[in-house]
Amino acid sequence: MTFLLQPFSIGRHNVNFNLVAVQSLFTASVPGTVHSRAQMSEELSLREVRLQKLARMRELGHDPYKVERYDRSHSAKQMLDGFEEEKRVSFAGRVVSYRLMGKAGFAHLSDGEAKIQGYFRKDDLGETGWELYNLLDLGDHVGVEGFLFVTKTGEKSIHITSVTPLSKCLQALPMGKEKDGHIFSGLADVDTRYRHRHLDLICNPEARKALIARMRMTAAVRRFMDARGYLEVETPMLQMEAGGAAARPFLTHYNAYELDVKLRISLELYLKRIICGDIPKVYEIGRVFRNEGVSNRHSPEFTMFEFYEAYSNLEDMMCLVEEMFTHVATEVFGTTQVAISSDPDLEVSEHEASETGVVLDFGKPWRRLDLLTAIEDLAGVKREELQDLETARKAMERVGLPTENEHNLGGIIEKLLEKFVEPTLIQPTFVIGYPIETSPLAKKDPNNPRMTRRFEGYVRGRELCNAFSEINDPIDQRERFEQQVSERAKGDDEAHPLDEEFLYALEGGMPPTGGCGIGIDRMAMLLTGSDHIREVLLFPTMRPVSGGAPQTTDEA
RNA sequence: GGGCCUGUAGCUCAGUCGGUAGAGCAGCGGCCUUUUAAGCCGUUUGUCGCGGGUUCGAGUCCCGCCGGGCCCA
Repeated sequence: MTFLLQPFSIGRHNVNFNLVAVQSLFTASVPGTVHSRAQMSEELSLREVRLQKLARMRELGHDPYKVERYDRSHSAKQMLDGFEEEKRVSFAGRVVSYRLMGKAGFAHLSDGEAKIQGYFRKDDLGETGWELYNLLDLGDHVGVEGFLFVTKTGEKSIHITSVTPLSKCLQALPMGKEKDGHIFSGLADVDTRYRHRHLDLICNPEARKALIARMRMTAAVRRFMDARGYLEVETPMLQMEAGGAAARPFLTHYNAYELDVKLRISLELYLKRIICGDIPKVYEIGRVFRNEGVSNRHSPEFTMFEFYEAYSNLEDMMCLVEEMFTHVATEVFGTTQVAISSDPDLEVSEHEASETGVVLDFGKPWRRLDLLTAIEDLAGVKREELQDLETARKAMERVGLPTENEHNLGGIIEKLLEKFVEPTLIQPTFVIGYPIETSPLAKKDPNNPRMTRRFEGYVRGRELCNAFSEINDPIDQRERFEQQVSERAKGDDEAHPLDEEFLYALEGGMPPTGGCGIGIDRMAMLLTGSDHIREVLLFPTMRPVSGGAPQTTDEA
């Protein structure tokens, strides 16, 4: 058992010994400073004390690790909601509080969803049961039998008659104490919370709530799509050329074919090839990978949700998005109203603001806004000025934006959108009509060939979805790709590559199709009120702790 | 890449003008048969992120590095 020996001689001294022990299960060695002898003996003692308690449990014939199952008659929530005095119950949970008082004592047991108090009395447990209760520590799992009663302070509790240890906790979990909903101490360090998420799930109800809500949200999206006759599909993650979006891919190697491949950056092209195969409604929810920066709203691996429907256009996609948000918000949160905290970057109009912040309403149709009209209204730049590069650059200068990096009209239009329009888009809004240069997969607008039949959905000033009437003219699509290839030749490494397989499928004949992509993580952030994407990812990728060497970033 | 903040006990944090490190919780021992941040008595715990410098003396001041957070490009 090297596991027992390793942890004491390695690890960063400012990391909880127990956390180091967890890491050492997965890492052969963690470079770091050596613990002093005093530190080692101290750290050993807590673990040793608990190991001794474990040994004593075994002596009493109650080896917690030997137990394979435990029958429960109720969950904690069921007992509290349907409380019936004197009712006999069995229950299992983690010890989250412990108060021993002479020959009786209390402990709260949590099954994750809720916790209920147990009352342990020597007279009712017998010598062995009483000793087992005395051997419990915060963090242990225990099965109990007893009957429901109310203490004299009025708390619904279980009067315990039988104790069965189910697991021993060998670490000091950073469990907070709680009174009147206020938690004292606990686990606050965000780095530790993300690296050792199980501790966060145990200790922080709010974090737990947001993460569970996110998973339930994804399930609700699936049910919504399935109910509408969409087929969920799975498409390749490893691709020759990563297409469907403007982003830098991760690179990896396919040994069997001795092939350098890329991780997908979107789902789009494969899903449309399925539409070309006459499956008229498809969706995929899956991880995509963009080898770019990390920020509070960007994770290099994130979950994309895309759906495509034959014989439909972008208006149909808008209706579907509206219905979906109504459905998901209602199913997961029980309401279409989402309260968000105020954000100084947003231009919240007075009628939208309340004392508590802003309430977003997903029960109503989203606002529809023409992109060029919005820019005229909010940036004061006329659409005529945005018809050629020179006048557009002058207009951009006039409104105080730098122009040196702008080489096409599309980029300028999107900059104006970002700067003047986005911050005003608090309530759910569709911005419609995007420039052709930045929309290589969207149909041209028949009324304005420099613009496309594309919309983006915005909520709280942030882009949430992106949709268009898909190009099904293979000649047009080839020209758009060729335009992108020439952008790439000019140095834009995010320009879209030309995908012959995709064009071949289009030439086979794709029906008119509406398609839409939604960032599931951003949707989760929005609906759970999380300010950081890591709050809705169970295991966000973190820089390795042991890495002393400087990390290479994508900029370097 | 730039700016601001930050790293002290297992956890949450304090540490003044530079004088040899503290509280609460957790842990350990004792008392306590309806407590609930249980209480009371006793008690253990630290390379103050790492390295260098100034100083008689550095958790504190200076420089560099590492990690984290927020904002900006």
